[in-house]
Amino acid sequence: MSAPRDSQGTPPGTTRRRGRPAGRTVAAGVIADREILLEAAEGLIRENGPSVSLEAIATRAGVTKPTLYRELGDKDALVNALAERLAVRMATAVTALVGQASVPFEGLRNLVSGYLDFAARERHLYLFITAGGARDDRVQQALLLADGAARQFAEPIADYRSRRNADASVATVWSYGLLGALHFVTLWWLKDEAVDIELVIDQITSLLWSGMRLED
Amino acid sequence: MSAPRDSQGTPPGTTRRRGRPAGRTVAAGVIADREILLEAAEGLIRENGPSVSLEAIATRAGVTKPTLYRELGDKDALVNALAERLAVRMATAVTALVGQASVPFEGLRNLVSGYLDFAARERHLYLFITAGGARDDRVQQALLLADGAARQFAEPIADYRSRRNADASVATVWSYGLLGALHFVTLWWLKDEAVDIELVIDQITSLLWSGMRLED
DNA sequence: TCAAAAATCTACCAATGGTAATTTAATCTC
DNA sequence: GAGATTAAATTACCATTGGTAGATTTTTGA
Repeated sequence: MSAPRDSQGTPPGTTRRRGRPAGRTVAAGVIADREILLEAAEGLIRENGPSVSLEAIATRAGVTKPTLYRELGDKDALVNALAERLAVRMATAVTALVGQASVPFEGLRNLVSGYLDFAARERHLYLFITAGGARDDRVQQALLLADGAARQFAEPIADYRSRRNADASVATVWSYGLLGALHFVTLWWLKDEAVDIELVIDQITSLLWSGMRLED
Repeated sequence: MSAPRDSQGTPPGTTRRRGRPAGRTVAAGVIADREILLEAAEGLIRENGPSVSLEAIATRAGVTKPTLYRELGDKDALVNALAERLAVRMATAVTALVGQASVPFEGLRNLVSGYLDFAARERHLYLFITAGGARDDRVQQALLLADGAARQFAEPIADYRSRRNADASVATVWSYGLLGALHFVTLWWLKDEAVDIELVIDQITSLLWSGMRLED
């Protein structure tokens, strides 16, 4: 764990030399490093679970803590950055699925399915972001992923409703409700994955689409 | 912050004497102490917000950390104990409200309303339990309140449905979905309490009761 | 009276988030 | 090109906090 390296770039796993690194413009260098650090964080979380120290992340990126702080800010900022990345990837995956649907119900079902699948695939990362990282003010924490996603869901919901002359002001609250339901069911399901996922998807979709009401 | 006290009981705010305390049976004493510690924890959380150290709790109870550990176990155990207490109180309050309803819809609405009210009244404690305490394995954490509550909701839901010849196997998943929706909406609303609470209650109740579907 | 047991406290450890001071190397200026 | 300046990164540290080992005090029981 030593070996001085060439000045260009910073291959993860190696140690940096001490002084100012050679030839790189200010802006470009920062962006690259940021990416490397986030990648290191993701890797560690994937491998070792959602509890990870900043020291470990820095080491994996071939850097020390203060450097990490310069690039990313404090731990909250790191969690934020990771959440944003994951939200984008999640949104991309889920949106594609929703787009394939021909009727709204199918769209909702694909959304539910995509959410669960994604969370299962990125299990540790998902847990880190929704329940793992920062030390204080966990309110913000719990809603990190949700805030972004809720904004994204609110629009289609409002659309769907106003196109049918229904009250569209429910969109925000419904978005949070939708995400909360998905999140808790996801957590519960991830705990042991004992229940058939297709069944879970059907059941939660049914709740969200038709509600609990029974005609009688 | 000193003053030796009588050996019976342990009034919060005072310091304990050092040796084996006089005349109390093993079990009874432990239970009383446990109560005092939990009360101290609750008090601190109410006053100073959801981030609280074990040291502070012990001090407030007139005790030191090792004693706290002997009585309660580690921090996870403390959070668990607090969650259980809160869950009971919450369940009592909410159940009473639900019982007042004459039709299922009203029952659900009262449930939603009671949940939000309670969370608002016990704001810090609610946050501590759902998002605040332990340092690792936050999955368990996030579902702490939910696990208990979900079990409680699953039964009435299953009842309601089997009495009407509907599939009752959805009860578990629906319970978590219901709680997740409530939780996220609660967090979102607690953030600034900017929106009229009655409106929020109506909207989330509507989602859970009737779903997103629109007839057309 | 004295040994054993119970309960507590003091004093410590390890991990971790975060920062101040220092060192190294590149660049800028004359 | 030589010295001042500045960017970058490291080392070495601090404070908090969860958790524990061992000394200390008091009661109990023989």
